Amino acid sequence: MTKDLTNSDLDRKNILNNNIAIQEVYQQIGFFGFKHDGKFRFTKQQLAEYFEVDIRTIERIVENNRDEVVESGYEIYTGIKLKDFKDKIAEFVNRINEGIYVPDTNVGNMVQSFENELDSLSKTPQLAVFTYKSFLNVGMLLTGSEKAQILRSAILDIVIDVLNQKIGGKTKYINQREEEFLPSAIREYNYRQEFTNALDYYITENKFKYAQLTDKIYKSIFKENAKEYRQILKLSTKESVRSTMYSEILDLIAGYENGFSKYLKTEFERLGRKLGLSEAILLFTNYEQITEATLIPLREKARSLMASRDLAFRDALHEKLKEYVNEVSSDDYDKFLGDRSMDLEKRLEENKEVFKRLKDR
DNA sequence: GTAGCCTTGGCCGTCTTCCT
DNA sequence: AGGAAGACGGCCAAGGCTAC
Repeated sequence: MTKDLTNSDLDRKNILNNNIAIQEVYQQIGFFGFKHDGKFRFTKQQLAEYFEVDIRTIERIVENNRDEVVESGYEIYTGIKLKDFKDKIAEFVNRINEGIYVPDTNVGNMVQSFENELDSLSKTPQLAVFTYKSFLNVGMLLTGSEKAQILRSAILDIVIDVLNQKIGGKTKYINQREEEFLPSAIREYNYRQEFTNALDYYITENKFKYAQLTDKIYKSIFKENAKEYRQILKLSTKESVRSTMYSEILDLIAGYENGFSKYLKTEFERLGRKLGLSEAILLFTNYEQITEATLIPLREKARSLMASRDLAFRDALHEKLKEYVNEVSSDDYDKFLGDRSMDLEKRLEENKEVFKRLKDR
């Protein structure tokens, strides 16, 4: 079976979590509902009409995907909440009928359908209410409806467009777009120096020692060595591996580099001589074991972030981290695509003064 | 071609909630 | 307490698609 929105909850969540793309979908798809409590709200009847399916079909989608639909905003209104909702609609419809407020056609149709329901609505003790997100969610799950298919393909187009617009189609350095990247990269750079210094001082001369121990760290954190990572992200030999890494990974690498440097130093002092490369590699395995308990949670998180983001943003699958692939959080979409995100170059420009100060220290 | 599967539509009974 | 209406889920038949 080919993977598409109707059968991949991961892809659905990745789209629904992408607030930047969803904003664009609002604009382009339309279908504005009645805004209540800060969100557009729709009834089951309205969804059925939009998708041109029976109410029972909408109900079945909800029935079979309850958790997901609830997460995207589906709700049952009862009691005071429902009363409030009904009052607001009645008021809204009245204002339009009195000509105080003139809606555009989109909203006009919506009002009409609310008005049609107003009679029965006034008596009902409970009402299923969808948000815009849960409306899209239902659209992603409806396999039969032609309208839903059109909606799905429109959503996908928009999601791709937004990604292209925001990062000009270049996802290679999307990791650099979040605020945390720069401080992490700087911190890591410093620890990297300590690390290479330590390898200089405490390990006998060997031109492979840097590469081998660096790969040890990479493998420990995300199971791939630099070469494998390079292949998966399609990096040329000139491009720096670290410049493509997310801040969380860089932080963790810095932790390893710092920790192992100290550990290596202690061993050097205990022995009173430099270590050979194979000794150092054994020592690293040892270091991995004694720090394992502390590092496992961080490592698990790093793997999950890296595997999930690379699949969603870079269309790159880390085969060895397959079981760590999860949805990308809406917070992540904001971080990498939203207002807080920025080209590294631009961020450097904005932080010029800060860097000047740092440099002068 | 057709058997089998999935989705949908339609019907129904039960549950929930609130109003009179 | 009784009634009214939507929510919910079971059931079955029709239609469409797929694999053999």
